[in-house]
Amino acid sequence: MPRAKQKVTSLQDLADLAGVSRATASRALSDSSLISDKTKSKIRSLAQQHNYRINERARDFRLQRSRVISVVFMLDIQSEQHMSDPFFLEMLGGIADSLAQHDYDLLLAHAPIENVEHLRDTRVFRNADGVIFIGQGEQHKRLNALAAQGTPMVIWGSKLPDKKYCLVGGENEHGGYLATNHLLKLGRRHIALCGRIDIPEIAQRYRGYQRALAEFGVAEHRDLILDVPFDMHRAQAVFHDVLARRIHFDAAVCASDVMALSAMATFSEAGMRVPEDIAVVGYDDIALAAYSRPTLTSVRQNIRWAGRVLVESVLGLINGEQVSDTRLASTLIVRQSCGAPLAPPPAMAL
Amino acid sequence: MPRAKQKVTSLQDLADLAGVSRATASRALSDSSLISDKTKSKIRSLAQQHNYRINERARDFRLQRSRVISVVFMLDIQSEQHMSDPFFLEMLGGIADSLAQHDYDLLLAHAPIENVEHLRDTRVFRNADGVIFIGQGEQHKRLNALAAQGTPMVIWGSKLPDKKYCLVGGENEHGGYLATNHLLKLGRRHIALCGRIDIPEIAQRYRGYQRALAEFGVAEHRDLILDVPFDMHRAQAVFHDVLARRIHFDAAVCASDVMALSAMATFSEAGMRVPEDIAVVGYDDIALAAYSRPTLTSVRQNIRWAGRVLVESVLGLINGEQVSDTRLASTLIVRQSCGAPLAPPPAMAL
DNA sequence: GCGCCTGATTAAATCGATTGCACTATTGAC
DNA sequence: GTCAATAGTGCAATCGATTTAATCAGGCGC
Repeated sequence: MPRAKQKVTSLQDLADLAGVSRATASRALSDSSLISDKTKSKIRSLAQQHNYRINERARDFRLQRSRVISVVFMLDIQSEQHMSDPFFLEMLGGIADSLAQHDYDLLLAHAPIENVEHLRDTRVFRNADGVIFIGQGEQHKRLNALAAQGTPMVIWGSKLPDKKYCLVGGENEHGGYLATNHLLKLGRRHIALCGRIDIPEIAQRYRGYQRALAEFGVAEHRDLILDVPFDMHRAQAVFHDVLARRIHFDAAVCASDVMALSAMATFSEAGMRVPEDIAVVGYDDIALAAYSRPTLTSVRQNIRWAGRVLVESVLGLINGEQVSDTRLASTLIVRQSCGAPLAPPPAMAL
Repeated sequence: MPRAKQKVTSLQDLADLAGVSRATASRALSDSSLISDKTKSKIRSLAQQHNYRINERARDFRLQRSRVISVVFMLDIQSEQHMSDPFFLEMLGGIADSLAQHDYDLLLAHAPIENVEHLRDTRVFRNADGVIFIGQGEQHKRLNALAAQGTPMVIWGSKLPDKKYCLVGGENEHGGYLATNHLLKLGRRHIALCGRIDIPEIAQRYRGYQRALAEFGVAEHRDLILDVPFDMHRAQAVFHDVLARRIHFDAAVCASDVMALSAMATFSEAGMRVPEDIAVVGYDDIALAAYSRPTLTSVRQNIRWAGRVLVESVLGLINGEQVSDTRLASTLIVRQSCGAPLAPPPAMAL
């Protein structure tokens, strides 16, 4: 160690130190077969000694890539689903884990979006190798236009006519069927469907709902298709209103667990018993669902797995593979079947 | 439009089109005073016509910045708090909103971390202009070492001796006091404190807890300091165990709302009435807290505001400002005071 | 006509890497 | 001894911008 160590920041510094050219240093570090073993090990050990790490930004810039995937949460004004829904966190966690495994980073965009096409000129697109959208919102056509640009992108949502983008989604029709069938089997005949059926995914669940009703020979009542937003507080207002209008129903299929919890709270506050008077089924099976009292029955989507599939799809597109759409199974989680012998509700235990 | 438009991707293309040099084009777009108005407007309109947008990655690379802030969730093994806690989402949302306003992007890192110092050589640090840590975990010293490196970083946590980093945190001592005082005023005298007091923030709340007890002349019982992890399922196991050991208590101060919900579920399942037999107070006031039955009393931290403060602090550091620590007020949210005249619990309403 | 000043523009270096191609030894075949 | 093949390195262009310092043109005074 003859000379004082001074900061080795660039490949050039390292090359000078080793007495070779920048090109050789670069190749040595990337283990190119063009470089002799002797040179490689010399350069490598020098790098180690001087605590040199390659500048990934410079490399990525040169290679015209970023190793970043953007995740866009489609919180549009219509659907009013908020980031605070645990569903999103679970999804985000799944995506983040999976990206980390592939040595990619995650850029988060969650601003409410009126026009996704504007994203094209933001860092969300320019600075990422690919984009994952959570939800289609009302932007189907614009998503098509974006996809036509060629940036690898994958969307969590449901299949729509003329779709030109790569899609991953849950089996919403089946999920809607499961929830409704469950309630029918428990003897319920006046089952409300709560959600926005103009959202594609909910529309599909609606079809499952209809199918289940048909199987039991139960007629559908338009009054029972309730236009409930995802947002908890607004949902509660709608539920209040529904009760005030004295619409008769003995069960509710909700579009999310948060919505279901909101429904349960509203109903029981109004003096109705859950599930005796009104049985409620949620969707997503978020972790908290198991801790509500009474515990919530829910249709589970394996959200973390969904995150993984989304990531693998978008990375596949980046690598130029042919990636096909994926549908993930839904299963019904019955934590406490309504109508079955229950532990008595807490306050009755006296 | 004499010639067919062909893709204008770089500044060079634009300059060629305008018959000027790259330098002039660059300056024209950045509105430099060195360029004549005539030239400026010519170049600008050409850019518009050809739909040219500057390549931000190249610019950021040249300027040695990234306009990205990394957010690191310190989920270490000790504390077992999971991403799925809505607290995190709310915090993340606050940070993301605020960053968007300042035209910064958010890079998410959430892997469990045994040694934060390793982050120094990852894109989390190398690719960001600044870093926000959520929680200190057990890594106080290592955070100090990281901060010494000079990268702007701000941490959400609590004040520790020898702290060398910039800190934003809640008033934990006061929060712990509020929760305990509330229960004492309701006549409770056997108040459990649930959490990990080796986590700095919880330790501070513990001090508030002690102060409140002292004010009421109530002796502290070591048995009532319960070592409960943040993770819902493990928390439930601990609560079960506590009940099995027949430890007597009539109230619980919990370290998070999720923990409180888990406690409520466990207690009522065991046949105890909440809040009559055991009153529970949570922490954070997450949105769902209002929808549990009975509704949860909670100490609110204004998490979204905290996110904003974190962002403004780190941006301040980036701009070379002197940034001081910040403490955010806690307030107690009593949605349904325990012991006060209650709407009768749902199932009793018959 | 010369020199000087000013305002507008450009040439070239720079950020930190990768990589195609050219170049130099060394070796082996004949 | 000559030539070809091969292994190992280096030169220089490139990614797309910013910015310092140099250049150029025009106007003005004398």
